[in-house]
Amino acid sequence: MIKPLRGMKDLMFDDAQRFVHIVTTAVKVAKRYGYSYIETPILEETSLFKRSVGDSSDIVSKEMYQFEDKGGNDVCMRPEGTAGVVRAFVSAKLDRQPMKQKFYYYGPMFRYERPQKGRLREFHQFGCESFGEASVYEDFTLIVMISQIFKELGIGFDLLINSLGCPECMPPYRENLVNFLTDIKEELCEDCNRRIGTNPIRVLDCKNEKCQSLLPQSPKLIDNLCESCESDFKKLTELLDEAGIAYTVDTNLVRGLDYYNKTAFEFVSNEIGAQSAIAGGGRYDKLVEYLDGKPTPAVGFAIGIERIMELVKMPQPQREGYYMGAMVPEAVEKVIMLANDKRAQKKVTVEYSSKGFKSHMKGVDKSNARFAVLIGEDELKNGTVWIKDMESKEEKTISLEEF
RNA sequence: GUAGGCGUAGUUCAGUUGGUAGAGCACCAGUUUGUGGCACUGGUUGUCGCGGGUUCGAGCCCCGUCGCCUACCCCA
Repeated sequence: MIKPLRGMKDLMFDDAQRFVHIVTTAVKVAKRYGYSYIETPILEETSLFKRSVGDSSDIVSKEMYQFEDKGGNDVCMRPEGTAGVVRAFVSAKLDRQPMKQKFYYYGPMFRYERPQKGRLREFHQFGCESFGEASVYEDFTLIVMISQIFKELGIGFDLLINSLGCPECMPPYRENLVNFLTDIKEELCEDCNRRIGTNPIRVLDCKNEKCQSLLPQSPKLIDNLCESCESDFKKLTELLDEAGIAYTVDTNLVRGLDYYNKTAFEFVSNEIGAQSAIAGGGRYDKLVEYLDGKPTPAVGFAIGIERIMELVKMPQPQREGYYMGAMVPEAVEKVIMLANDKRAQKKVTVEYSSKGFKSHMKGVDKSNARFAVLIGEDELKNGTVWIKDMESKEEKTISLEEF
């Protein structure tokens, strides 16, 4: 028996319904905010992710499904969604239009990691990317939008926010931090020592207890922001306060991808295991440039669909459509033909074998049909059908034409 | 890559100090000839993950292997 690959899952029945409900809800909300659908390839040139997500990131350095295709191209399965959307934005030369652009997408992402609760090798994200809007109002609006999606899905969450600074205030801070970390590097873990060279900001997010115990005295970017970043971040907190959205400023919040600047945020849940991030995002004003576009401010986010699957409160399933069956073999084909016509309008479940009344009624329940429609000996003879409304329990025998 | 836990019926699991397997759920059929969800009765289902070893005998003990889960790392 061939089973799906490690970290990959089939989706069916209840889970499939949840999945569709999540996506349709998110799409519905995104459209209200003016987002339109974009679909980009799952396979992209490897350099796209090296240049956007960042060479030093774990995603690029060890988690990509990367290979050479038959034409000798270095390609990989997308590990996240933003890079592809930005590439598409630049490919279509939208960076040369003064118009603001907003896109939503959803689909599979691939990362070659060790699977655990809430972490798969193939997983799905719903995401939005807003181009051309530098205002912090947009950062705020995105956060409101995610809150609204979660609210409609019945999901509780905590919101963490931070500012990652910009090209003006980040470099001096970074130098400052590297100095601090270098002084205590003897006591930091192996990973952190590596991070000092590659991406010192990530040290702040280290889960190692020893490291964390040394970090409270570390310089915080939030205390060293430039005027513009400082005022934007302050504005964001004010807007969130006014909107009544609770948040925690987490100065150790570092997004895993290199392209973020200024606003970074993460929605987390404490009900789903160690992998608690259910949505994450932020601003990435330099990414369009990195990918050969004209400077274009941008901000976006992604929701991890599998991460919120078990959190979603599903609406009550409603009885729908018809169940049709025959109680004498001669009536089977009559039932099938009748069902064909009915299906032009309604959902119909047909039982092909002639069965007893009781057996059919069980089938009606199983199919969750609103109406039971049966043809027995009498109905066949008289050219009628017996129909019962399973909710009102009202039943009657009517002519074929009437049905 | 590292650590721990687990692989027995479709599913969730039980299986005593080693004596060639069981329950609930699900499924199917009935419960006086055409009224469902409930209840009752009956029935079907397993190369006990795979390969070796110990033993008269292994689901149980030993070794290996594969797979799954959880956690670290990292992140949605």
